[in-house]
Amino acid sequence: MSLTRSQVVDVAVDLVRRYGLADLSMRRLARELGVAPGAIYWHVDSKQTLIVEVADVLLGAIGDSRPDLPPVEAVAWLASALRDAVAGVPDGADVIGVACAVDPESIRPLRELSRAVGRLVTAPAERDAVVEVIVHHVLGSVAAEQNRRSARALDASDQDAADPGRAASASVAVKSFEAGLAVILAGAVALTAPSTDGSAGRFRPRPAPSPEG
Amino acid sequence: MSLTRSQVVDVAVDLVRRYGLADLSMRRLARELGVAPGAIYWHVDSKQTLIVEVADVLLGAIGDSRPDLPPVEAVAWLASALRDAVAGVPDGADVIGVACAVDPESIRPLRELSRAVGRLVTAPAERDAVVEVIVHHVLGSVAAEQNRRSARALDASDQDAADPGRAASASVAVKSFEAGLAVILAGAVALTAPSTDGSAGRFRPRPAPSPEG
DNA sequence: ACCTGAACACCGTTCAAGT
DNA sequence: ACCTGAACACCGTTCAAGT
Repeated sequence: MSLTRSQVVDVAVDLVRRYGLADLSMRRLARELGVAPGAIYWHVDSKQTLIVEVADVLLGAIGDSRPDLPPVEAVAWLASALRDAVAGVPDGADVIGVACAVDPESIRPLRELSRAVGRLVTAPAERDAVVEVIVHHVLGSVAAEQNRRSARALDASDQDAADPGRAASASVAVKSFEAGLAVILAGAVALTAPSTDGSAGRFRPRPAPSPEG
Repeated sequence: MSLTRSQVVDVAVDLVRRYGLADLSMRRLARELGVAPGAIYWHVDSKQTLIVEVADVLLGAIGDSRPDLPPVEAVAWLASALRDAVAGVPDGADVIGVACAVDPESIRPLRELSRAVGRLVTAPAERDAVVEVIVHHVLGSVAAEQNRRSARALDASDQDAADPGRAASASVAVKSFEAGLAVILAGAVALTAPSTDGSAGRFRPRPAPSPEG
């Protein structure tokens, strides 16, 4: 029987998981499937929509949100789950980045996150702001971590320092991710609770400087 | 006389400013310079290092930090200046993203930002966390904005709605950027001022859920 | 309906050979 | 020292023609 759309997506996911997004090309995908490059375009509109599908599969393992946890912990749980899922696949941040660019609504865990944050920050505009900052932090910090990894991989001339090096730098990345997340959550909490003292309250930025000094 | 490294960089910057990073190819750059593609490689190691140089020029217009302002405002000023500079050039977020990936130390305004944040958050680890969150927010929100723009540009079939549409969506983007920035700054302030009441204080995230439910 | 073959219009990078 | 010509090993996408 013939090639299937889900076969195409599955092999694409496999390719990304093993070699990263940089090594996912329509031609290589076709080679792996044993067909001509053009064949793929019968089942898929473009590489972009394929990547959206791939992103969906990669994030599919993330569980539902946790209404049993208190709001702040629920948000932290979701953000960490998202981070782990994205960090676990090479170029994962790029994959989600493309998917967000093509079709932001398609990312299910982001809708979950929005609902979880909604339990913490009720005003819609502020809720969306918090969600955006969290998502940018997740994708940004994973991208930075994965860039450092591949930079080190290219400097393979130095000692092949085995596993401990990787594990250590991964745990450093997790630590710094959590530190950033703590800042954001503190900000979200501060926004919800109007200051009783003067020191820690809201802040609205003013200036819009022109690039030309 | 012969081609110069700075000529190469200048024309590359021009190409990016006019058509975006997607349309900056070594071959097109060579065409624009009236030389063979190989000629560029005499003056520049690779496309990656060229992009780092381009990023440096694009961010060169950002002024020095503002020690005259109070710490929070100084940070907000720098963050907004960075955002404006990046948002002003097509694919600007991608350019800075690549530059960060290749050589994070090379981005001068980020060093300024680190110093400014240091006036607000003295503990080095927490300062770095705040800087990271701000940078991720700047790049993430500009990337999202620019993706929306180019998505709309491809849907040119609908009414060519002239300038007001663009201006409106740009100002929406600025508003949502500032809302996010406000969250981050509130978090930074909350971290520096240990809570006097119980409601708004530090928060350390706990969990590290496995992707497999 | 589903796929092949072949093309179109591109890439980044290298390198012998020329001046 | 600086550049050309030509190649190597690729891209995404389209589409007539085949089965």
